[in-house]
Amino acid sequence: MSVRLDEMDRKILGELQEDASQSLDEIAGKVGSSKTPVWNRIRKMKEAGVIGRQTVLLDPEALGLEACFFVLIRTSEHEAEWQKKFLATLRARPEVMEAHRLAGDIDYILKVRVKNARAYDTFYQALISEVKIYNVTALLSMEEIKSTTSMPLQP
Amino acid sequence: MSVRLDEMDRKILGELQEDASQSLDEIAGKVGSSKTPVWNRIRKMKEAGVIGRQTVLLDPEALGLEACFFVLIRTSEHEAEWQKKFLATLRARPEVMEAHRLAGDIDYILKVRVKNARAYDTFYQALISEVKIYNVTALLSMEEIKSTTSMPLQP
DNA sequence: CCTGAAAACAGACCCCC
DNA sequence: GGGGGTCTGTTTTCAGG
Repeated sequence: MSVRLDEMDRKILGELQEDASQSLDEIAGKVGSSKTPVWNRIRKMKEAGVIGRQTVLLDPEALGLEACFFVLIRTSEHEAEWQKKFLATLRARPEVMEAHRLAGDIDYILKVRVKNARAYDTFYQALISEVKIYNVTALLSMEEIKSTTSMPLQP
Repeated sequence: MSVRLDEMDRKILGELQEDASQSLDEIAGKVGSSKTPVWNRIRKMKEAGVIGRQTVLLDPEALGLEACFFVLIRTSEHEAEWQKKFLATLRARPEVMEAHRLAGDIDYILKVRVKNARAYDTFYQALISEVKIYNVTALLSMEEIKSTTSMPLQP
């Protein structure tokens, strides 16, 4: 699945990650090329699936989403049926921004964005009422030190 | 800091979060309005800081970033000087995609994207050589169940 | 506050080097 | 594979209802 990218491709990806509203001419200038080659490379990387959706980043504070929790989940259930229901629940809940299945004694980690602690509790109650969970630890974020969607582009 | 948004604003934000490459006409059609009003609302929300950067989402697998770790950190140091250095280190490292200061007995959580376990170890060694850390637990993601940049837009 | 038109601009695709 | 030009559609602005 991994694709071969050269230095120029990585520079273009860097620019797009930083600001996708730039024009082709601007990007071309910064990476030291011109419109058409940049456009062709972008098209190829879109086809190859390297470049995915284009989106805007919203400010959670401005939207009144002032609480962010990381939720560590241990479960005793490891059957396909249970897992299917659990995943469907997570995918259906917009406040779940990330969910990973883990290796080790903690089975899942979630990142949950909500208005406040009360809204988290509502989410938590809904979750445990839908699927059986053995143990839950919620870690409350006090400060977002860093948050980026930019993938590291090492050579 | 929180801004007043009506139903139309939230619909527009939803469309932009889903696909920021849509034309104004497309968005206007979907939200039941037309070009100019949609454009004015977007401009206002940008000025208010609700809408931030525009970016593209890259596929980590396609870039060869096949490992994702959540790192739980406990420290014995709580002085300003130590913290300053720690934050600077995290901000300087591109593999650190998220970093939060937490409430409770775990002090920090990081999300780290790397090529493989070996690359994580390199990062880990660099981190502990730069700042003193009391206890580190790394949680390895086996499967990204959900990952979205879309904030929940409840009324 | 919206509609509609007009001007400035950028993207998509060409052929030539 | 890169450079330049052209056509088309989109963004941005503005006059008027």
